[in-house]
Amino acid sequence: MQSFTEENYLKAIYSLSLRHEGDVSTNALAELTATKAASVTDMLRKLSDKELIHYKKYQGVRLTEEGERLALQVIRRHRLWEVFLVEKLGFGWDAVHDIAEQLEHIRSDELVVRLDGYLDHPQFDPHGDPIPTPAGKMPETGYRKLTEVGVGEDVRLMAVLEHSTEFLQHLDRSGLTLGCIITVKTVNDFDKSLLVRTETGSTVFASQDVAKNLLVS
Amino acid sequence: MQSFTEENYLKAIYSLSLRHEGDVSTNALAELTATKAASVTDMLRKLSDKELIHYKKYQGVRLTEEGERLALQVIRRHRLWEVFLVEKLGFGWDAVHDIAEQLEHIRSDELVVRLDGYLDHPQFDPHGDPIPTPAGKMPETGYRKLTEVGVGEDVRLMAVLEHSTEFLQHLDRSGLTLGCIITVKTVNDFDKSLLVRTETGSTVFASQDVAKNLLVS
DNA sequence: GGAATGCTTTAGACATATCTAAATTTTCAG
DNA sequence: CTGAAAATTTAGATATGTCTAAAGCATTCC
Repeated sequence: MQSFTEENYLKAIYSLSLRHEGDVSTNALAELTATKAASVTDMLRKLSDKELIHYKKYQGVRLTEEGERLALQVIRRHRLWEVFLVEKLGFGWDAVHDIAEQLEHIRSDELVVRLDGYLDHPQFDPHGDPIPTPAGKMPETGYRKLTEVGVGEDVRLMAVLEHSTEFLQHLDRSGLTLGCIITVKTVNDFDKSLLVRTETGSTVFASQDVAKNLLVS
Repeated sequence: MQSFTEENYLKAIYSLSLRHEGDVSTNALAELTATKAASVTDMLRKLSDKELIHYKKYQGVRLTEEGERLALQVIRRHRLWEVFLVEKLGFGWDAVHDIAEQLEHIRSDELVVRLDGYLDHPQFDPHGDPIPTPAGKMPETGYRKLTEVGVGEDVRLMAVLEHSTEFLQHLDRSGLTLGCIITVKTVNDFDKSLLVRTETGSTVFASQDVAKNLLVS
């Protein structure tokens, strides 16, 4: 049985190991968990003792099979609760992250099974992220970042990588909603910012910072 | 902002102060929270510093107005979640206590407001307990214990004081459901056990231990 | 290839919440 | 009204998770 804190570290390690190849560094974890490197080292020793991570001093860290299974369980709970908050309670997609961050730690297998059924076994959360299977596998999506799309291509906005209220409200204001079709009109060579045409015909400016957080297919 | 533990102590103090007149003792709290008296003393000092309780060494403890408001807020959350678990997720009333015990600590005012609306502003939880108002007042019910009912009286089962799985499953097996009408047929002078007739015509034995946990009107 | 730089770990503290054992206060019974 | 029993508090530890400061590796840049 893991503490809230241990679960959060497992999630953080999982999330960082997706972003870059190779093992996850102590400093990267410290930044993501908003703690200091020394605290991370303490926790890594502890998770290593429990065989949830592969860890060699100074060499970075990687989840074991069991560690990944647990991380995906937490992510599954998080995303199911986000669906509940949006679909059933009517929260905006920009307001659910922090609450789900708490709900994901509620301990009850039966609860997760029933919640999943109540929500009709959703495959994606309100941000378009796939919901890990009960067995602890992350579904593949094959989405690309909007930054990788060429001028003239028509694509569909499928998911967002950033879940902060500020970012999501910015998208709302721009008229960029999940599922909408967008066409890349121009790419600015200097700052890699984009102009895209939305379904409604309006033209929207997207800085590289915005575009790299938009996943399309 | 209170920790989970502080919230649990406030709830425990509230609950004990209902059971007996006068201030709550350190030992009673130690028993209810399944800790040792010494740990309770530490926490009482802390809650006293925050002015959530009136506390004088060796003299027992009582909630301040603010302390009671917070305790009722926690109880409100607990009972709303219990309604959710039974009404929406289909849990049995015998299986929701421990999960609600965790959910009650989720911090989000907006969440409680929306959950309350989603559940249609319920007045009672699945065990018949009244749900405190958003303002932090506990509704009066005027229920009596079944042990106080005289032979021959017809009463309606309104609530239970004990929420353990074992107790509630025992009631299920006896055919005693909330809302059912029961008639007290006999009271045993020696052990204060009862025989009651239910709506369905069957006769049910209830020990004093059971009867004192049944509230009727 | 060796020092400067930047990560990472160790060492030593602190806060929370718990415990046991000992000391203290209150209560109550004779 | 006093002494023993019961209740409570204090003292000193433990475990978790955090911090700062200092020391130990690793990389890389001449």
